[in-house]
Amino acid sequence: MEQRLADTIAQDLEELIFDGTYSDGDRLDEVKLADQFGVSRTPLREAFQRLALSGLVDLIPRRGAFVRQPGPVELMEMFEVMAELEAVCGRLAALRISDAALKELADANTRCQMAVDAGDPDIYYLENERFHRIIYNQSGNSFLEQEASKLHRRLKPFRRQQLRFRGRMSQSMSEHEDIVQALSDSDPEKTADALRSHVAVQGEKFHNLMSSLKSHAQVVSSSR
Amino acid sequence: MEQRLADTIAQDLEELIFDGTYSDGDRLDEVKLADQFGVSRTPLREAFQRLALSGLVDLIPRRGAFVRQPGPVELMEMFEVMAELEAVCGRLAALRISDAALKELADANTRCQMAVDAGDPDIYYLENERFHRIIYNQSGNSFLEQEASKLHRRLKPFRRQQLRFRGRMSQSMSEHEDIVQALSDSDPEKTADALRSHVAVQGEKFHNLMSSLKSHAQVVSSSR
DNA sequence: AAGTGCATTTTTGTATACAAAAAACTTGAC
DNA sequence: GTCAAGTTTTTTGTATACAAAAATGCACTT
Repeated sequence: MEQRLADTIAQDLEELIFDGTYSDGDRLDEVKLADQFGVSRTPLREAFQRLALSGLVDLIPRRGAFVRQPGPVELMEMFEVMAELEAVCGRLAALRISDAALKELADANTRCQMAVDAGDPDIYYLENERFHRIIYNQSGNSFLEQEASKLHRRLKPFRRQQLRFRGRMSQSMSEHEDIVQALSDSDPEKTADALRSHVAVQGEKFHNLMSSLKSHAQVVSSSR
Repeated sequence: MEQRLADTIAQDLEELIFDGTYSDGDRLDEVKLADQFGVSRTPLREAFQRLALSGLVDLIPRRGAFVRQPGPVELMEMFEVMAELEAVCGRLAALRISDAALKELADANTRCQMAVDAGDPDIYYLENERFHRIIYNQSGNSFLEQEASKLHRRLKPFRRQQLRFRGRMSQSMSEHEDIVQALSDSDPEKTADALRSHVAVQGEKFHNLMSSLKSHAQVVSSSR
């Protein structure tokens, strides 16, 4: 029973922030949360440190912990970086990818296609994630893989939104095909460009969605 | 008087790890360090959380905190990512940079030149850092700026090593000139390429240094 | 002598206690 | 009624206390 509470609490808090239970600017009350989780303040404060460094929380000395959801501008910036990181992964992977991994990509894609046919965004999302992770991995640079995964995870709730656009799933599919083609051609620049625009489009779609809504908290909360 | 000890401790510990007081695999003894810093274990443990997330420390449940210096392979990976991040900064900055910033770059460069003439690596290092930070900033993407700065900071102790190579300072200088030229030409790709190779060279130099110190460790493309 | 099982010691993780700072509230002057 | 100074209440930051897990040591068996 006795295992790291601080760890699980950090994850739980992350969830609570992602799913919109806490929105931008909210203060995280130590005693209230400690009560809620049934623990003392100590593990909570350790969890806060983690959240602070991953950017989900602002830790203001002698003030407390405040959740910090990225605004529209920062989100666009993050998508831009994600696009570039994926492009780099692709450029490196084009020269380093194994035949086995290429086959895995193709498999993930056929499962994506099945999800498109079935009109199931959840399965599509799952397979899409696998697709991208394979490319991160095949960059042959595990530090890059980690960084890309980290940002990918952070953008997860927002990335997901754009699948709601009519036709986006099938468009995304054909982009995937292009990427696989470029990879099997071992063409670094073509792969990089394909991935960059594939991700950049997601950012743009999201931006469209944002500007059509008032509060992005709604967007986040509906992604659960 | 009473201000965040956890913060200062995290920084101090970082220093201690960077300057080699603690090396790879060493366990950080909570009570010993608490004694040493004259504080209790609580702020120390909070500091550990931070170090863990920035990758300097492995936090193994029920075991303790172990310092984790990147090995040669991981260092090369980090330099590769740094090179790509700087390239992205440059590509964006080429289109977005202000005249004022261009002038600042030129100024930093002349101060670099003065440092080269004086044979002062410390001043060179300082101005070089300023030079790069300006480019991060002029990418116009503050998230990217942050990420680049973070990695730059983490590579600091290793980056510095390569200035020891004979002639590296002046070579670095002329690369800086090329970068400024590409930026003032507003040429994204040329800027990106110039920055990428500028940083990649640092990684290679460092690699040379490593393999001349230790028994030649071959860097393989696919790890694990 | 090596290995195993148990008791002891260390060390980690969490709870609680306490001190200092910030926020909230009260009271009084204008 | 508003503002300000002082007082109370909350809340953060740190220290200490305690419980559980891991590490260590030691006797005992083979």
